[in-house]
Amino acid sequence: MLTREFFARCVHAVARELIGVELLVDGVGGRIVETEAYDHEDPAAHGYRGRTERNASMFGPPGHAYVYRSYGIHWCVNFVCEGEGVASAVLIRALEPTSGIDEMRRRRGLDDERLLCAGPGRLCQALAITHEHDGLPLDRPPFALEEAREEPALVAGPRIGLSRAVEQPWRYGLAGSRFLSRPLRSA
DNA sequence: CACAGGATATACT
DNA sequence: GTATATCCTGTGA
Repeated sequence: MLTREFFARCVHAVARELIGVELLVDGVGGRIVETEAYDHEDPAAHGYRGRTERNASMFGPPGHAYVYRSYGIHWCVNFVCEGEGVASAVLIRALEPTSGIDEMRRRRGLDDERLLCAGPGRLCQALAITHEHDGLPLDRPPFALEEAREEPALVAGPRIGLSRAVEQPWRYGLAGSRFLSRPLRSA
């Protein structure tokens, strides 16, 4: 189980080390294969311009969830890092399904295992993550995080869907995974 | 490939 | 107040 201390560090280190970690919500989930880092000095980060009602939990203690609504439709989940009052977080972008796959299929209304969690909005739907999970601690139910058994092979690349700070290679993925939201080439 | 869908935030008038 | 952009996905050309 990952502790609060794991998250109370540089957001880029946490984003890399989360690859291969198993994330379960009420027993449903899989291995994290894709993340993106957003530090407090990043103009693309929600917390960059200060605290608002929506991003309040990004300013809370590390080791907690920050869930926000994206494009008015989808939910996206982040893990808060570094320290309280420092708005940095890791966006969880894709999972390789391992547990509760039939439950995820039912929630997503879709059979294709590759598409169950391949994207931040998709994985929230598959794990039933909503605003009710915003601000919850990650070290107790319904969340469960188990460290990777082996050192995963990492690749890095530019982040997705941004217009600011596009060039920073702060998207991390598991090399060769077919469950990535989009292919990740080079390092 | 294009584009609708529609909450939240910011940048204007 | 209105306009525009956004950490995206499903659908239909």
